[in-house]
Amino acid sequence: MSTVSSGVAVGSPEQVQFIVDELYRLYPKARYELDFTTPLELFIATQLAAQCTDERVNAVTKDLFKKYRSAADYAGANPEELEQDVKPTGFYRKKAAQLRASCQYLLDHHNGEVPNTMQELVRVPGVARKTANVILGNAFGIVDGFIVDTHVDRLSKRFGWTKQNDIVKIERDLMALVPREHWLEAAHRIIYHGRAVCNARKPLCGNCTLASYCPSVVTE
DNA sequence: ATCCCGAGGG
DNA sequence: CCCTCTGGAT
Repeated sequence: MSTVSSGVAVGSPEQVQFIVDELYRLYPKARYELDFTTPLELFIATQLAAQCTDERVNAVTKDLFKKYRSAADYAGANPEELEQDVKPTGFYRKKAAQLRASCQYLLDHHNGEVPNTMQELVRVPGVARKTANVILGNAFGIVDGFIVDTHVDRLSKRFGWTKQNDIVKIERDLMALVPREHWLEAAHRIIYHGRAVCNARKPLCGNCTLASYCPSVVTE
């Protein structure tokens, strides 16, 4: 069992608690940053978020949400037109097709509404656990799992909380390690810290207040 | 060149 | 497990 510089074991309740507490202290107001006002808007925004910054998604959805107001609007959209409407988020052909298919599924199975259970959400084409966790937690206030995006994936490995590459297994490790009442808020803060400090290319360990509890500190 | 709040298919 | 799908920022 490896330890961090402050002597605490990696993955121990003490290490996990310190990091979670510190993330709350650093980012008291952190929240999920995709703009939305309804479950359907979050359903759309989260699908567009793949390999794309939240700022870019918000820039696109600002106009998109005015133009398309219901699942039927997306399902019945002109394919090429919808492609152009979502183009700046990347993967635009795939994403446009996915928006149409997922909204058609909502029409066929849920009367055009976004369901509010994990079981139903992961059956929607284009929706897996990450997207489902975001919708459940942020649109419905239901916490059924741990959001694992690219940041949560990277930081979980750096904290020594998982060695898995399969995000379903990473999620399982996080759910076992982090108390359930922190799953949603910890994920928001891990994401925020992942962008602000513990970024993919050049993590700023020199001014990271988690460093003494992190087994992956790099100097310079 | 490398990365960004992924999912589905091989 | 790995790869692909894509544009924009750095």
